[in-house]
Amino acid sequence: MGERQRPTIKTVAARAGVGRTTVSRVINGSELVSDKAKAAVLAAIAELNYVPNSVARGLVTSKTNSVALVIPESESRLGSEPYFSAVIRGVSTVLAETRTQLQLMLVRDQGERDQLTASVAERRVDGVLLVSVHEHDPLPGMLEEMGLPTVLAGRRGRQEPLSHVHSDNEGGAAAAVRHLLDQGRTKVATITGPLDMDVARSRLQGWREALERAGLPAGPELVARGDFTEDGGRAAMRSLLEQLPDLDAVFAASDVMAVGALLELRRSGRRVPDDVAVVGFDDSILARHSNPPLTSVSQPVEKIGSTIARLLLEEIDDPRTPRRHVVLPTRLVVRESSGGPSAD
Amino acid sequence: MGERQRPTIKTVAARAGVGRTTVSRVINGSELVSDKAKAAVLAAIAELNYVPNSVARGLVTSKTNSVALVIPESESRLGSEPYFSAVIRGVSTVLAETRTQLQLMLVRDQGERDQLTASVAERRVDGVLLVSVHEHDPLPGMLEEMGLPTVLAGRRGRQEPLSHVHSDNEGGAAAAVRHLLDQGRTKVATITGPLDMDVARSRLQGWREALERAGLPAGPELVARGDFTEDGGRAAMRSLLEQLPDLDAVFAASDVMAVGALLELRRSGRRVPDDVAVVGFDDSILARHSNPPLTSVSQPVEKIGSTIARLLLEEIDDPRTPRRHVVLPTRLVVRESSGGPSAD
DNA sequence: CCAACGTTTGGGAACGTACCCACCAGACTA
DNA sequence: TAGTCTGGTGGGTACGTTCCCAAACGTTGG
Repeated sequence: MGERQRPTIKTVAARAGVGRTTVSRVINGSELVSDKAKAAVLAAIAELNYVPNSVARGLVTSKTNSVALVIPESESRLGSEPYFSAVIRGVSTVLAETRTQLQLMLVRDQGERDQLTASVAERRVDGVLLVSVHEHDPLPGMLEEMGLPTVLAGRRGRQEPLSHVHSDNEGGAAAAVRHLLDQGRTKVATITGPLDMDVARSRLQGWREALERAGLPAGPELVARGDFTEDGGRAAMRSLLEQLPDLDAVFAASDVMAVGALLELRRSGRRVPDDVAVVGFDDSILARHSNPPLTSVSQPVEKIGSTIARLLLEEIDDPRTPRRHVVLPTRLVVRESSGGPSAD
Repeated sequence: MGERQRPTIKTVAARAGVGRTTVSRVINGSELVSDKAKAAVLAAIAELNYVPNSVARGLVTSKTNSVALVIPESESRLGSEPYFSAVIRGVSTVLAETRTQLQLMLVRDQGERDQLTASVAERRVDGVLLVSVHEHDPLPGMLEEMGLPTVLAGRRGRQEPLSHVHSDNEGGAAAAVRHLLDQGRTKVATITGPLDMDVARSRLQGWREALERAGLPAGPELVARGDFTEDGGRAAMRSLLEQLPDLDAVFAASDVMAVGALLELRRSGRRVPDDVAVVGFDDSILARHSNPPLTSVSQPVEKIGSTIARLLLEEIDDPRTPRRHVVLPTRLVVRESSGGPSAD
């Protein structure tokens, strides 16, 4: 199949009648090349259909022009959670602008985790984006120690030395609860995410604060722990109903858990929002189409993705860039499930 | 920061008191090494915390151990379509087993398309997975010409020379329509995807066949073209209702379009399923939670992902592997929207 | 006309690995 | 005892690029 050998920089140099270095300079846009030589090289490149070998280049420059996006997926949430897709989209948009490759790494078990650290140690990437970190995840610390640029979507805890981006989870949750109180609800329970994640703790904290500020109880009997899955939300709702048959509102820390809660409420014979009002978090596509449509806290997920990517590129570009953290605003989208006037 | 120079194979050789080649042999699992030398090398590797440089290795072997997953995203469907997430998950599972990296490439516009072909030409990947191809997409042909192993999820047309995997779209669609007919419906319209995609054409064909086999009309007035988006589904539904106010069933070629249709039906005052029955395709998380819950054709999306990955790895391993195509079965999941006995 | 200078150029490293091949020691054969 | 294997070993080279440096080339000013 006329599959000739791929041309190298040497072939091009010979064809253009110049040295290797000159070709290299043209490729990399150096100014120190005469117009004549430049033209000759460009012509040769076009004729030979030459494309630089990025692996060879990477060997000498020790840059790979690619970053890793790490998504832990033990709970197989990718798929049900549109969150990850949106983050990917945001990341991808920014990376495309700078011709940076995106390595996607789904980490399910310990084996894949080991592979990941090995891959990172091999310096196959210039930096790492970490999504959905847990409190005691060893990975961020390892990356920090290795001196590899790293940016988190979310954070391990309130003191997060690494650069990170997250939305105003506490404020969003508080707004959700205030909205429920405004509708006249007084027994507002909550379904949390896994409490070893800051997102989950922050949303719980927002719920608590809003209640306390209103002088209402926020005791542990109003809290059920979920795991950001539909089944988890369903189970949490069931346990809440057993403990507090007379609750009149629930704030779920994610839409997926909220729709699980909706199913359980219906099963138990409650009407939403008449008997129990429900608010979720994420404002995903699910919220618009659930029955009833779900009031939810909207967060700019795609923007989180683009922001972490941008921060990472800057740190790769200049490793002395100080670590930063960015908080993005949330917005409450009211629909039928909370009994307020619908936005749709 | 005690950030010493990374150890190379040479450092290890010196430390272990052997030659470079012996170290290389140990790393690559050659048998021709004495136990003593092997032990010494292994010890040195552990002490120095040595990790082979995959870029250097790639330069000499001209293998990158990574494949590209290309997702065209002009319609910004990633995010709303859980389809892509599931494919990613399936692909990732298989790749992890063989320590192959996954490069994710979202292609939105011509610029990104050019970047992609350049990146592929640079041989930064050993093979390419192509998802959601359109009929006249030049990319598959280019890849074929370059001799780069390529596997498609979906196909360009009935004659697809490249290896590909898809679900039984025609059969699934036909089953959906037969189910509607079983419920006593007689005016069954359809909302198609973009007809330059084989998935869309096949599902349309399945709809047509089932109707004709039942001796029912399947004329163009029963067909509205969508684009796999919610808004597209909504618009298509509207135009169908204008043309045929008395239709009593709709088969939409995707769940996302189906929920758009549901919104439009409600807006027009129709009850689902009493006045109009609706069936979707994909059986995504949306289907379970829409109002009413959506009868839908389930396809094994994650399996599509794992299958294309497996086929690709085999072609990379041995390029003389004959091209194959795999068809995976679908299954109808009945819920309320079609008026049949619900499965939930 | 020559020295000094700036511009342009190209050859020789080096990056870290895999593979070819030549070599060595010891065991085994004749 | 000499000759032939055979399992182990390591040095040289190549992969395709970038970068350092020195050389070649005008050009300018004294």
